[in-house]
Amino acid sequence: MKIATWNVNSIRARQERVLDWLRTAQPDIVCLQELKCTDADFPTDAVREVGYHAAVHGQKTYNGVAILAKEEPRDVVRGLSDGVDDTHARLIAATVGGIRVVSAYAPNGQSVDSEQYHYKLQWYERLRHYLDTRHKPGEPLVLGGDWNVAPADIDTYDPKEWEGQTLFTAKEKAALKKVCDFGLKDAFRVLYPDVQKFSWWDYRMLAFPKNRGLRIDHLYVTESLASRLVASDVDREARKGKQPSDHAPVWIELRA
Amino acid sequence: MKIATWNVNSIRARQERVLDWLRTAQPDIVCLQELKCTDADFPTDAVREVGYHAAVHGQKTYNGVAILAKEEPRDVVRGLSDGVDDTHARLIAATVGGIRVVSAYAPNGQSVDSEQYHYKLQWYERLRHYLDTRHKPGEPLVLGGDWNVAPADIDTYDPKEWEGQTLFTAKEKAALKKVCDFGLKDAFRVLYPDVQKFSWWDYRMLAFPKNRGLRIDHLYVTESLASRLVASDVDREARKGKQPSDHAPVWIELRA
DNA sequence: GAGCGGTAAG
DNA sequence: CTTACCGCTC
Repeated sequence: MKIATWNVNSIRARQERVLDWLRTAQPDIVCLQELKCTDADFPTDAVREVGYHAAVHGQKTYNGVAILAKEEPRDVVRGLSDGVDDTHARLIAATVGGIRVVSAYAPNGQSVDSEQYHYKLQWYERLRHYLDTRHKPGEPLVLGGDWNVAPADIDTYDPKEWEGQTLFTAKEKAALKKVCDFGLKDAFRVLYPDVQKFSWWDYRMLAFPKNRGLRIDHLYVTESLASRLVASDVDREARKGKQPSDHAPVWIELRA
Repeated sequence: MKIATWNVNSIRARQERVLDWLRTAQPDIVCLQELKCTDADFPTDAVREVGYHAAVHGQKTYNGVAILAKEEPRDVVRGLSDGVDDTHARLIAATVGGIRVVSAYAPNGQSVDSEQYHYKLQWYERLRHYLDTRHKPGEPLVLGGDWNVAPADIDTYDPKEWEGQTLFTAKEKAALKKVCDFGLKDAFRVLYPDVQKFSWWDYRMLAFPKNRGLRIDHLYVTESLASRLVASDVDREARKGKQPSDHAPVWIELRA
């Protein structure tokens, strides 16, 4: 069982690249983020043609998340559904093959102490509440997403340079940790405690050729899935070439 | 001697297509229109690499004309230079191989009786004045351009549908004829009085697949060049495929 | 339908 | 750097 997450930065601008990747990588389940399109504009038919069902929570211009799967996703829930007045399409959940799957796009947070930064910290609190009220740590649960937080020094190309910057502040790391404290483990880090791999590189300043990236895309799993982990990697190739997303896909492999 | 004209509808959006066409069509001289870029943004180096010198009269966003040639264009003149306060970059002239070459982009005219329509008719009058004051009908002179006028019924896919529409009104045809009365002949029409070929097809309504086009791109020549005409055609292939210009290149061949 | 430009966002 | 939107032109 292969489960992946990928911030595609516009599914319309990236359609052929995503389809190519699905054809070759053949994940069973994929969490997508930053679709930047409405449900109506999501390329459902094209995705179907390469063998995937799609559960989509779209939004015009910004955000937008989806779960693609070879099996049909069941019991689809869109958003945090906590009564907060919030138009951001940042979360979708569905059940696939007995696993509850969440695709999440955490707020970027813009700059420290901005309105958006505050919203980001709040969003993490709301996500923890979402888990507390709907799930148990004993369930088979996976959250794939762009978390917009690099959890540790090893997850940045230069922790000194990132110190105090958005994506790497103590408050953001603590907010993410609180979500993990529900009973989730960072699958890549469980398997490879000392390996440095990045999942995102800024479009600017030749960040990708210089490998000046961050690991901000993670798959979080509960214990019943963590015990089945056999591999995890970043598909760095998908960041190469013309018109790439600024993120690469990240995947995990679970034993039966 | 092969001379061509092509409204490229943004040289930056069309750069590779234009270079490919230069490599295969191998014209000696090319008049380009609708560069939609400043002189600084024109891809002079890339054009040089495929064997062409460039004389450019650029403008930001709108208009912009150029003359490309295997030989270096001499005595370049930009604009109508008639003292009228006019920022539109719609004309450039240069001498190549003993021939005076003009690349022209006539105003579109928007809708009949609009300010733009009036400007179009004025522009044609100014062009006639330009010829009268700078040239003699006996000289070897060629004007290649997007004239935004279909001269006759045969130059539209449906004269009934176009009757009274901009690009096909009596006033526009008369304005163009007055320019021709200087001593110019429509090279394609001289060679093929009864052949219907179009050079422009609207991007909308599947106009190209249905061949619902107009012939609004012409090469006008004085008698000394008309007597040397051996062939003329529209490179319809260049209108096909992804991200084409809405115009196809038109060319003439002169015997030595 | 497709181009640009300015703005907003990452 | 790259995408998306809007308003404008062709």
